[in-house]
Formats: sequence, structure tokens, C-alpha cells
Amino acid sequence: MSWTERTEETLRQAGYRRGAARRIVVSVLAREGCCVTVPEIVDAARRQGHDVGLASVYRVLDLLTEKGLAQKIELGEGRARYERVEPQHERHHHHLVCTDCGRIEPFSDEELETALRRVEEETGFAVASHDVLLRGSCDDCRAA
Amino acid sequence: MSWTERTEETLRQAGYRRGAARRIVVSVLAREGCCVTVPEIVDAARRQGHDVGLASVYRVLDLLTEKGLAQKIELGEGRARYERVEPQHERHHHHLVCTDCGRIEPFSDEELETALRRVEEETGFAVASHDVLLRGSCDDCRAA
DNA sequence: ATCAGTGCAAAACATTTGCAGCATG
DNA sequence: CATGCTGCAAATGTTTTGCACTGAT
Repeated sequence: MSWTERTEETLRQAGYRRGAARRIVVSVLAREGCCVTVPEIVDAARRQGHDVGLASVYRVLDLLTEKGLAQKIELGEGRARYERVEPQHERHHHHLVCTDCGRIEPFSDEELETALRRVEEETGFAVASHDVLLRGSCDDCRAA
Repeated sequence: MSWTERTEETLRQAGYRRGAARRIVVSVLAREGCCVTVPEIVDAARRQGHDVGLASVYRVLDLLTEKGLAQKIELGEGRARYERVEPQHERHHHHLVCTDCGRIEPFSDEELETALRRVEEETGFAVASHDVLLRGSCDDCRAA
């Protein structure tokens, strides 16, 4: 079952209707692999031939985040980014950000996840999710 | 050499003057162990008997961050937090945030740092810093 | 005395909210 | 055909910027 299918199914079962904004935002997130900003979502939607209101995008993203179907990520840019969350932590990844040009690259590492799981168990919290952010200069910026 | 001394020395050597706002913000960050918001800094300053303009606080924080003396952290609250950075990564730590009440707890783990250092070497970036954010419910909120 | 640093007020953004009309179930 | 969803516009909150004045060197 694809992320889109699982998402539509989850929302339907929770009693939500399948409105235009929800369909459009889900469609955009399904195609975008890594984290995108709200204006980027609106632009991508327009490129697909659909217009969505900013407010609706924020509302859909809040809903998806609350249901664990998407997650909000802040990389220090002063605005949030969102990306889909796959079941079984498939394609789970973290982010590498270039402090010079803003370039964002995803990465993943199983040993890091193992260390995180252990730390999460040791805290007094019931940890639901985690983010790792690496900041530095990308190869292009270092060469320049 | 304390963080305050190192900070004042670094700024002086870089040709910056020792103005009121800089002295006040440095003094507040020196006393706060963990990440604080800009209004929290202004309030803490007032409690110490000093008034600072919001804009100046932002400007000082930008400068300290650029010089690697402080770091900006976003925990998904819609506003940034700042904390001092000690030399040799002393007191280096990460953050655990309760998604119910907003409580923030610092934690540190040497094995996690080791895993991070290894991952950082494998990227094509020259990684300068990293943040780890754990989200979940704190014991109080889970009990309630 | 010079000019960097500061504070205020205004501007620029990001995000949230109120509400009237539309469209889903 | 009821009411949940959407879009607009206004409100809110955070961060940035312009500018005249102050104070450090």
C-alpha cells in the first residue's frame, strides 16, 4: 500500500472528507521525497495545475502531522518544512544542511539509529520521534 | 578561561566594541545553561536590572552564532532558541521536548556522539555542528 | 571626534484565525 | 441538504531593517 493510499485510508476512517486541498497537498508530498516548505508546496501544486490556499495547506499539514502521516522539520531557516512519513520507518532519514548555500541533503545510517533508540529508552520520556540535523559547508561551497 | 571571558576576548580581537547590548546578552547566556528564547533573554536581563532592545538582542545573537560562541536551535515551537557554545564541546548536549507541555530537557550521550562523528566523516560536507532533537511525552504528561 | 552599536518604530515574513460560501458524503 | 472543508482577508507573532542618537575607542 502506497503512502498516498494509506494516507487517504487513514483520513477516511477517522471521518474526514476528501476535499480539494487535502487531495492536492497529499499528491504533492507523495511526489516530493525530502522536506519542502509551504510556498514550495503551493508552487508545486500550481505546476500540477491546481490552486490551493496557503491557509488550507497549513491546515492539511497540521492534520497529517497529528496523524503521524507527515512530519514538521525546522532546519534553522526561520520557516518549517514538511515531509511524508512512511510506515515501518521506511526511507526514514535525517538532514544535512549547507550553512553557505542552504542546500539540503538527506542521509541515513543504521548505526546512528541504533544509538538513538538506546538513548531514547534511557530518557524518562516516551519518545515518539527524533530528528538529527548536521550543519556545515557542502563540497561546492568549500571549493568556491 | 570562562565562556564569558573567551567571548569578550574573541569579539575584541575581531575589532568589535563592547556595547551595552552585547555585555547584557553575554551575561544572560552565561547564566542560562540551556536554550532560551529572545523574550526570555530580555526578561532575564530586566531581572538583572538591565533593559535591552529586542532588535539588539537579535543582532548580538546573530554575531555570537556567526562566531561559533552561541548556537541557534529550533525545537518546533515557531521561534528560535539560543544557547552558549563552550570550547572543546564542554557541556555539549542535545534536547528532549515534551510535545504535550513543551518541557525541554537536555541530555548527552557519548556513544551517540561517536556515531555522529562517524556519520559526519562519511558525508561530502565539512560538518561544523549538529543537533539531535527527541520528541515525546514527559513522565508528568504521560501520568496525567 | 569618529563611527560602531543601540533602541525605537516600521516593515517584512511566517503562521493562525474568523467567516462566508462551496461541495462532499 | 447538512456541515465539514476551503479560500480569502485580517490578525498574530517573530524576526529584520531604517534611521537618528549615543557612547566606546
